Amino acid sequence: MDGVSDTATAEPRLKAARAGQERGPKQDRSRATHRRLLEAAVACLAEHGWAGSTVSVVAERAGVSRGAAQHHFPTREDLFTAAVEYVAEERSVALRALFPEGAEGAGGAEGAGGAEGAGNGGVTGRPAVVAALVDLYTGPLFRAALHLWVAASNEDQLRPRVTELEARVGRETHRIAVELLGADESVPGVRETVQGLLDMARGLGLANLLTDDAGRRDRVVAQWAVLLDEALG
Amino acid sequence: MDGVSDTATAEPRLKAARAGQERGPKQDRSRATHRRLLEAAVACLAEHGWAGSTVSVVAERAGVSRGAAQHHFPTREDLFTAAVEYVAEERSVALRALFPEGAEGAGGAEGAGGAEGAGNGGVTGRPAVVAALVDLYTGPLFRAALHLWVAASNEDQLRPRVTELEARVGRETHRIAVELLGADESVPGVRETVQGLLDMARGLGLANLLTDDAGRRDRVVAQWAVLLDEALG
DNA sequence: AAACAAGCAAGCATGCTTGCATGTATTTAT
DNA sequence: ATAAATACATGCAAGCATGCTTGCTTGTTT
Repeated sequence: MDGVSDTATAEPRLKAARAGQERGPKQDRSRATHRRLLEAAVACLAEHGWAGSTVSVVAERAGVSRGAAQHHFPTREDLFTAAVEYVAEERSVALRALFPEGAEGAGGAEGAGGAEGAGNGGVTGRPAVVAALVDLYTGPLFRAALHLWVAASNEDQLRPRVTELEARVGRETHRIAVELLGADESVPGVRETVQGLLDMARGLGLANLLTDDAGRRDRVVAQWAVLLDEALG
Repeated sequence: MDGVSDTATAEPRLKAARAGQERGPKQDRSRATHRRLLEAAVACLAEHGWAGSTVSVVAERAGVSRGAAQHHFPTREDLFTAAVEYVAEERSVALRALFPEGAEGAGGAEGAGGAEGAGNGGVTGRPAVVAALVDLYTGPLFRAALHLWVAASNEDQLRPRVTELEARVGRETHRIAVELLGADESVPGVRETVQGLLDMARGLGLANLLTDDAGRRDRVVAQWAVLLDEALG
């Protein structure tokens, strides 16, 4: 199937054998199935919503049997809490993809400098940055996350995890947005301005859930890019 | 065991009395049950989400039996599509409650029982208007609407109705927002500015779903009220 | 006052989802 | 190569939600 793409530190619950077996599935097929189940879970979440994403549906989409899914994730909660982490990781990847170069590196990049590093290769100019940020909230990943949020708001098992996810990804998004926009957060109001922009992006993504009015979205984005330009100087 | 049920009159009588306390034992009882089911449906939607809002739960909350619910709404779809209309009506009422009763606009419609409005008869000043608009997206009504949207995005039966609802309420919200803000839509960009503001409000309401960070919300609202003031002149 | 219709409550049948148990195949270790 | 363990597939029972049918209470009509 796919190559060895060791991204997730798998935590399958298998007990160490007596003869010094290292933890983790040694078989590539297992990892592939694991990953495929996660991807299928996210895709189903975006397409069929929470209630419609039964383990049977997810397993079928993943191309495996329901028993296989159960083998990897004993309960439904386990499957989707794992999917939560997967979504967070994917969104972070998509986020960092906005960086053509510059400060990157997995996990690190805590540079809170602020007013430097605006002009980059891929995304240049405030309007383009705003458009790129909004685009983050129009794809299937945000769709899945949205379904996850709504479901988590009423599922006690999911809520803490999804809340933590949202906080983490939200912080990262804000940080990257500040950098890309070249905003100086030491100036009063700038932080709230960027936050409001991201909230608007969220709102646009929410509106996009039912009717994909790209025209309206583009106009709003263009106008707010102007307002942002004036606000940030 | 008990063969024929000859002494099963006490319990129904009690329930009937409770139902009768609403209004006079007339044909109005049917309407009362009808309305109570709708309110219960909306409340359950906000509290338990779509999947958690079974007809049993809704009926129990409404204080009627599941059979009664079925009598009024033969199918679950009927119940919640009716709830859709109810939500739209309630949101419109909450919207019109923002009018200080002096501005133009079609229809007076004084509040016949203010829902969860901000409780200010007259909203004066741009910051107050923005805050009032955002407050529209933090209450249980928006919560119910949000669950409805997400559910409708994957339910073929609901989607057209909820889409129509959103369009209608969205237009009304926009119109009222323009009036309250004293914005001149003939000026290019003003329309998109207001739309972006409402999208931001939606985004804030969405974020409010998981974590009710009123402080952050207030700060964002305050900042963007300033920006809006500058943009609208 | 009696008959009729409507609102309402309870029971039953069906379909679906979850979780567990059993069986089979592929892989790893001795 | 044999044996053990893991990965996977299939079958089964329990729980729940929906929809339908039946029976009882309440209100209207003649």
